[in-house]
Amino acid sequence: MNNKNSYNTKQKNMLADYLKSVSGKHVTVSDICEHFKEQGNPIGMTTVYRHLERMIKDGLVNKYIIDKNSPACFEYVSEEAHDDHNACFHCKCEKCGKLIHLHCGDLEALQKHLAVGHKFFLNPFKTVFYGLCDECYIKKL
Amino acid sequence: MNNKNSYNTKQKNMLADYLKSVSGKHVTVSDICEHFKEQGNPIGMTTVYRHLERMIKDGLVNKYIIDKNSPACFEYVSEEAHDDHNACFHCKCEKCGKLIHLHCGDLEALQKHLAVGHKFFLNPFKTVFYGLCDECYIKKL
DNA sequence: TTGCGTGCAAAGGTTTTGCATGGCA
DNA sequence: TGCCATGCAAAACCTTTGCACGCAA
Repeated sequence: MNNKNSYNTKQKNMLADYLKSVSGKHVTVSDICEHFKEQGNPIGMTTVYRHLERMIKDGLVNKYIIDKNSPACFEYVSEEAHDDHNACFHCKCEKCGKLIHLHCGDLEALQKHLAVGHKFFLNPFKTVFYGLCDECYIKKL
Repeated sequence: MNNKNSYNTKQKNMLADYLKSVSGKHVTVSDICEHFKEQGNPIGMTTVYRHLERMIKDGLVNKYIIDKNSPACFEYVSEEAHDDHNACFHCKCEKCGKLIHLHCGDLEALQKHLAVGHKFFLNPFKTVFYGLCDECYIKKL
């Protein structure tokens, strides 16, 4: 489901294929560029940004902003994840920076509660839970 | 409850007073600098950043990153929100920017669930739920 | 007097924009 | 041929760092 005015180019297909191949992982723009450079098929950073922007608009890719001074992360939205029942939440450890993906039905209760009880419609793709992972939690004590 | 090695300076107090006076609102660093410039008591941007960084560490201020290309927002944490039994969660509308404060026992269940089920220890002061408020949700459709 | 605080200027890193060239249809 | 895509270089942006000077205790 592409935009009307769009051509099929080598870069566009390469990028889409790569993102699918690392589906479930978080990659940065420089990760992406690095990958293609190593492959011997470098893609300009600008091109990557512009394609990602489109794919975000089309709902094919999610963008996660963990921090202000680290690059944004991008993740391909798998087909299964497209229906709301598989929404993925993220937990970010404030100490070690570890990022935990949560595919957990229990969290849907939260979503429902917010919608029904507080008239707030949670966007799981933009929301990040901050806290401590177990390792850092133990160390802290 | 300040850090050990900290002095009381004019700028520090001015900043704290201002943040308290706009408690409940989100302000950016340039908002803050603008305010003091208009008052005839300009404060350096660097100083503001450095104080905010401390206050965040001390739990006096929350930092919200709405987007990559817009400045971070800061908000004073009210006294009542400080004790754990009144943990305050924030819902931020992505569209109109409205900030909703949640004092809700049900959300403590989420905290417990994350700790027990996923070994992740949520920091309610740093976590922001992003989504849409009811008004914007209706408009979107 | 000691050492933190201040703020200008410069650096740092990510993302966006301008523009000339290249490629799809 | 017409329009979009590409990617280099430069700009824009927020934030951090270096450093000399100022001020609290």
